[in-house]
Amino acid sequence: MLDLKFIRGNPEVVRKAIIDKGEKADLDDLLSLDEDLRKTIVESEALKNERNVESEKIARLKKEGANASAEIEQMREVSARIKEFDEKIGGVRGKLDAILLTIPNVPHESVPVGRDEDENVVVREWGEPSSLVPTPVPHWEIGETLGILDLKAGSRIAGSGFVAFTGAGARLERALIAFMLDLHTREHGYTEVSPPFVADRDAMVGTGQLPKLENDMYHSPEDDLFLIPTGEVPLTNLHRGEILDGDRLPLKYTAYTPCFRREAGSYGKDTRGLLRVHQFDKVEMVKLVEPETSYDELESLTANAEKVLQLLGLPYRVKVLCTGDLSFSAAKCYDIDVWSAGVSQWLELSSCSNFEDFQARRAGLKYHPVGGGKARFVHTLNGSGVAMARTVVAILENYQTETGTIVVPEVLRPYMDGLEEIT
RNA sequence: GGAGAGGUGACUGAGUGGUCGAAGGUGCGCGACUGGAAAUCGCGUGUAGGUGAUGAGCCUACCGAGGGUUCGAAUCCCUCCCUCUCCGCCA
Repeated sequence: MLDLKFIRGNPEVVRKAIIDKGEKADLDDLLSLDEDLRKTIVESEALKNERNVESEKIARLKKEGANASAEIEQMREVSARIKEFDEKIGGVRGKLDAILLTIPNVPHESVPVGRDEDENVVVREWGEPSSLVPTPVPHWEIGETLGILDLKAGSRIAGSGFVAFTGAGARLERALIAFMLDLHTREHGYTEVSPPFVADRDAMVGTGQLPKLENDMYHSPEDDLFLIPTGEVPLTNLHRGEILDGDRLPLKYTAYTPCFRREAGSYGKDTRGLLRVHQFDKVEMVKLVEPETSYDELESLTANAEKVLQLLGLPYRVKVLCTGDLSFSAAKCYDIDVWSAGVSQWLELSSCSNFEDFQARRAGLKYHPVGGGKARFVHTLNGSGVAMARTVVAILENYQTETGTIVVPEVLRPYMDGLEEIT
């Protein structure tokens, strides 16, 4: 959520952001509601002031044993009017807040303006798109052949879009999780967290999934809880509503979580095998930092995610997203695509974003600057470090051998009892 | 799930209808004292909104959240949430 004062002072900046991001938001309604609200507040507060002053007078009169019934009668009326004003204020504020939640974050000045994903800009590439064999088969074929991926069983249990890993496949999944967590905690200075995999409505609003993505999440109506679509939700909400001591910053958290996505409306696109599934594992990284450092922290966050792919020997490219492809809450975002030889595609498997104070304002994340001063909002960042399912795709497709086996990337072997090849 | 206790500012802890945004203490900041420090003393120290010049000042709101009663609520009533203790159930 943006600062209302900022919107009031910079309506054209916000209007441009809404257009550039391809969002819809009633900015003009918001501004007129804001004006209406402030006018009403002034009237209401004047009456409240009167009530407070008179109440003191009544208290004094009563203490002296005098009769105050005339004043009380008068205040009865004032209170009734205050109630009317407050009801109006509540109504206007409700509408205003609803619109405010639909106003997207303003893209950073370094973000290219563009309509959609075709206008994202590749900023660097690493490794050569390659494979051990000339024409590797897609992961769903070799996965089933080797008996490590059971798509049928997954859909038998929970419907299409759910998968089961078996044997060495499950072991590979677990190895990847452990490898990534170890890397981020040992080498990159993150604190490991094992959070809840469900979150409540406030948490979802805090990170910006709500109100926009309600239909994309699994929801338990009895408890009004959502299955998390990303580890970003619990990690960013760890300190919701707190004012942190400045000397604790930057806070860097990493967590393994499954991610649940209904993927409503995305039928038919990249749906085979593991490319788009309703549940996948991910290791997430989240940072809470001082505003001045957040763009440097974005670079190092992205580098932390890239390191995973470098160590796995998977070729990738890093794109800076254009305004039209940038998510609602983000000010700037790098996507990392891995090359997968079997499907001959770049697969998005990490997004590293700086939200500036957009999430922090929603979630009430502040800090006391070291050396005093007013509490300020932190900047929040998050990045996948990285998404498991598509990493598995890339490993199965890029590491195929002539004999139909899969070479296990060296860094994973210690996590798989030294296994060098999946046969 | 049942019974009970409780949720007050960075922390601790008073406060059961009126001058309480909230005593006292701790912590923190500034100053005095000191060669320096400790101790001591003095002053200050929440958040948000409105109004004003993004100043001073003034006003309003906030004592878990939301409603209600009342001229007036941290204080009374209702609903919900959370924490603790005991019982039950269960991985």
